[in-house]
Amino acid sequence: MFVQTPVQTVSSKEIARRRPQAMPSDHALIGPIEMMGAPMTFRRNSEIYGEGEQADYAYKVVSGAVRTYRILADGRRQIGGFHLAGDVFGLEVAEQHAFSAEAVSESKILVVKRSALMALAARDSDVARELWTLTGRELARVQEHIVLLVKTAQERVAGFLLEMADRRPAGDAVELPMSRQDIADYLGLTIETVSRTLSNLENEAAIELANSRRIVLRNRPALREMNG
Amino acid sequence: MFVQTPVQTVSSKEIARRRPQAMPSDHALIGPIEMMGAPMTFRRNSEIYGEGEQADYAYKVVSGAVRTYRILADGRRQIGGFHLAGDVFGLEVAEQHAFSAEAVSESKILVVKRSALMALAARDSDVARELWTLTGRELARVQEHIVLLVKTAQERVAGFLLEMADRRPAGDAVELPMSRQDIADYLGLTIETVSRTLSNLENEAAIELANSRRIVLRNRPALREMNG
DNA sequence: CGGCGGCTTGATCGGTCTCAAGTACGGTGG
DNA sequence: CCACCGTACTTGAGACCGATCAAGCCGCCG
Repeated sequence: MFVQTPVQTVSSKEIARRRPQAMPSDHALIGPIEMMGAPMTFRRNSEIYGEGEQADYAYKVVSGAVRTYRILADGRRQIGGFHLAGDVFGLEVAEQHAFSAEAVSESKILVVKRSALMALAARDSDVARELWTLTGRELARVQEHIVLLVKTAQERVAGFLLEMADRRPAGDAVELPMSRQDIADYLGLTIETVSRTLSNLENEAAIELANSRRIVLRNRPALREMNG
Repeated sequence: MFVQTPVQTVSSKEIARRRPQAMPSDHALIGPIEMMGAPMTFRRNSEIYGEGEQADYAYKVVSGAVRTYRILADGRRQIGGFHLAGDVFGLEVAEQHAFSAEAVSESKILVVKRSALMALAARDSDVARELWTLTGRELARVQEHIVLLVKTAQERVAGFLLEMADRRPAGDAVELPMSRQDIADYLGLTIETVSRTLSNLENEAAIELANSRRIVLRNRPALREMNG
């Protein structure tokens, strides 16, 4: 259950220093984060921000994947969510970040000053509504996560696979950017239970483990059935 | 684990019919919900809205307590949250309610049309920001709930007591409006485990069960320690 | 006083964790 | 190209925590 904190290569305190040049855009219809966001790259397992730090920036994933997590007193790690391309994270109502954030894989992230977003929202009701929508969608996602966490191991894993398949549509296969340990810490299980459950699902012909990070969904109705 | 759905006395479909007269206000500084909200009373265990119904209204608890919940495929009930006096609930970004809502005890609730709130928010950036803040606070609450759900039974119960004590400050005692079954379904435990854990906490002198709904916190540091 | 719902307590069962090997894979250097 | 290594993953055996099944208790209301 104990997980080592990965080596950190980019602290959020450095973001201000690195604030970059404006970013060219090729879209007519783009949100305020794309307009004002500064692209940054985070290496695998590097910290984007830490729990309790000032939430002066919001983030949008361009490519890669991010996990937000909290370390409990006994060293256990709970992952609050995975953020994939297109997702916004770190946008807080409170002054401090409630969770830490790390890149799951090498990730390109747009970084935008919260104060700039807030100022824009105060003048433009469309932006304000967009901020509210983003937070509301995140709320809905976290609520689904709660429902996942009270189920059996098989239900959790099945639900996780369906969620990932839903979020990055790629036919019947899911390419998982995260490790078994990440999945376990997201689902509130151990790495062994996740691994065993995946093996069971393969034996039941619900999935096929092409390789450890690539999973083919062979029988979605069965998975949905398990999902409860 | 199976829980009977309580008798429903007020369906959300009836709210439109019952839309009431304007509500007099005695405050100078009050939010849009207080301004426009229509007071309604819900009997214990009566439904306020159902999962999947159109989310045309938002709600604010004046007195009493509300639970939002979802029934899983096998009949298990997961409570997403308890909403106490002053809390807003049912304010959705999506078109439909993601959870159902019921009164835990007889409750006075302000009901306000979502479209009215949205229209006001579009014109008044303070209102827009208030909506965003409400949703963001709820997000933070749900995230804490996730962290609770991956802990041991004792940690969950201790965390729950501290949360309730925090939300309705009443010295060292907590007056619980909800049943053991509600607590169990909130914490992802069974009623027996909740009851046993409370008894254990009492034996360890961390709490005192004045009666089944009233719990005195005798040793908060110990509870915090357990909370992880 | 009787009955019923909500709560507590006890005994046993089972799913997940823990501890412990063993295996596959990607990268590096020869 | 292969040998080696480290990391990630899988698999197995046994322990343990919370669920389940089953009584019993308490308080409230008729």
